[in-house]
Amino acid sequence: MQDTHAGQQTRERILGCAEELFGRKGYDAVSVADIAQACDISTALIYYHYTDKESLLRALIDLASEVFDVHTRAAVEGEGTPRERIERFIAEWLETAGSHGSLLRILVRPLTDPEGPLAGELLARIAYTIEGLASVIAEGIEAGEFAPVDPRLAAESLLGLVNTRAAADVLNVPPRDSRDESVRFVTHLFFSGIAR
Amino acid sequence: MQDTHAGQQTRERILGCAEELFGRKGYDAVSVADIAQACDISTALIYYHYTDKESLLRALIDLASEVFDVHTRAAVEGEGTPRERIERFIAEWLETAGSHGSLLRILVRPLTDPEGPLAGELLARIAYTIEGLASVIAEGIEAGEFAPVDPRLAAESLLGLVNTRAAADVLNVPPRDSRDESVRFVTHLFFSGIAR
DNA sequence: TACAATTGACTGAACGTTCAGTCAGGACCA
DNA sequence: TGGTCCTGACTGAACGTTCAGTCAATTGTA
Repeated sequence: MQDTHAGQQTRERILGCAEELFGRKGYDAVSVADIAQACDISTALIYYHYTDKESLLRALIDLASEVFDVHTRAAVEGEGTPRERIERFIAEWLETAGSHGSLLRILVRPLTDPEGPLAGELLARIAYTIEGLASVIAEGIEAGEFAPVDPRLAAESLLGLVNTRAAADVLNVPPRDSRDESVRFVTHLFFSGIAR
Repeated sequence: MQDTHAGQQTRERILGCAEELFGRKGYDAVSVADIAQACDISTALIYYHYTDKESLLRALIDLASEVFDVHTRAAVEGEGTPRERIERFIAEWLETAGSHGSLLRILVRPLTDPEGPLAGELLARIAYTIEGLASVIAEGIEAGEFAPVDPRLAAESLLGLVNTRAAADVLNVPPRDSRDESVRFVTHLFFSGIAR
C-alpha cells in the first residue's frame, strides 16, 4: 500500500462510507462487510488500506477533531470579547454539526457509552473542547462579563446544550426550526436563561 | 414458566445484571453469555425467563419509564408555579440519574444512536418527557413567568442540560461537584443564564 | 403414609449464522 | 516486468438461540 492517486481516492471513499454508517448505526452495529457493500468493494480491500476495523474509527476521530477543533481554537485564541467568541462558537459548531452530523455522533458517543470502542481517545477530544470553553468563560468572569460561575460546569453545559440542539434533529419529525433559530435560542438561553 | 418466588427472584437478578452491563457497555457490546456469567447462571436460563435478548432491553425500558416518568408527571400535574415545578424536576431528575445512571444511559442512547435497538420505543419515552416539560414551560410563559420562547426548544434544552450534567460524571476524574451544586447550577443557568 | 405423576427451575452441549481478519492470485498500469 | 490495486474463497471465534434432559419440590392417589 503506497500513495497513488487511485489508492488515496479509495481510502477516502471507504472513510466516507464508514463515517455515514458508524454515525447512523454505531460502530458495533456496523460490520466491515456492511462498509464494503456500501462502497461496492470487497472487504479484503478495506484491509488492504486499513489495518483493522478500529483503525477506521481512529481515522474518523482524527477527521472529526480536524473539523470541530477549529471552532474550539477560534473561541480560545480568536478576537473579540469572551461573549462574542462564545456566540461565534455556538453558531459555527451548530453549522458544522448540521453538515457533519455523523462525525459529531461518533465524537460524543462515549457520553452514553463510556466503555465503547476508543472511548478514551474520544473522551480526550471532548475534554479538550471543554477545557477550551472553560478558559474562555473564566476569562469572561474575570472581565466581569459573566457571573462568577464554575467555568468547567458552564463549559460542559454549553457543549451539552449545543450538542443537544444538534441531536434534536433526530427527535423532530418535522425539520421545524431553521439553524438560525437554534443558534439564537441556545445563545439566549446560555447567557440569559428563560426567566422573565 | 409460571410465577414462583424463586423464579421472580431470578428474573430480577437477570434484569439487574443486564441493566448494569447494558448501561456500561451498551446493548450491542454485551452478549447474553456476559449477562449469564455476571449472574452466575447458564445462558439457557435467561431464555427460560425471557423470550430473547431484545425482550430484556424492553423490560429495562419499562423499568426506566417507571422510575423517570414519575418526575415528569409530577412536573406536569404537581402543585406550585411552573418555575417551582421545574426546579423540583431538575433536582429529582438529577437525584434519580445519580442512583440509576445505567437506566438513564439506556434511555438516552438513541440520541447518539438513532438506529440502535428499540430506538423507536426509546425515542417515544424521551418525547413523552419533552412534551410534558414543554407544557409546563408553556404554562409559565402564559403566566408571564417565563420569556416567550419556543416551549419545545426550551424543553429539549432543559432535558439536554440535565442529562449532560448527569453524564458528566463520566468525564470528571474527580467527583468534583456535589449533587446539590449541580442542581443549583443547572437551575440558575436555565432560568437566568451566565451573563451578568 | 407411601409412592407415582407432574411441575417449575435450571444446565451442557450443540445449532446455524455472522463476525473480523487472512491469503493466494488476478488485473491494471508504469 | 514489477509494483500497486483489488478480489473470491476461506478460517476460527463469537454470536443469539434451541433443545434434550436433570433435579428438587409439589400434587394427586391408594
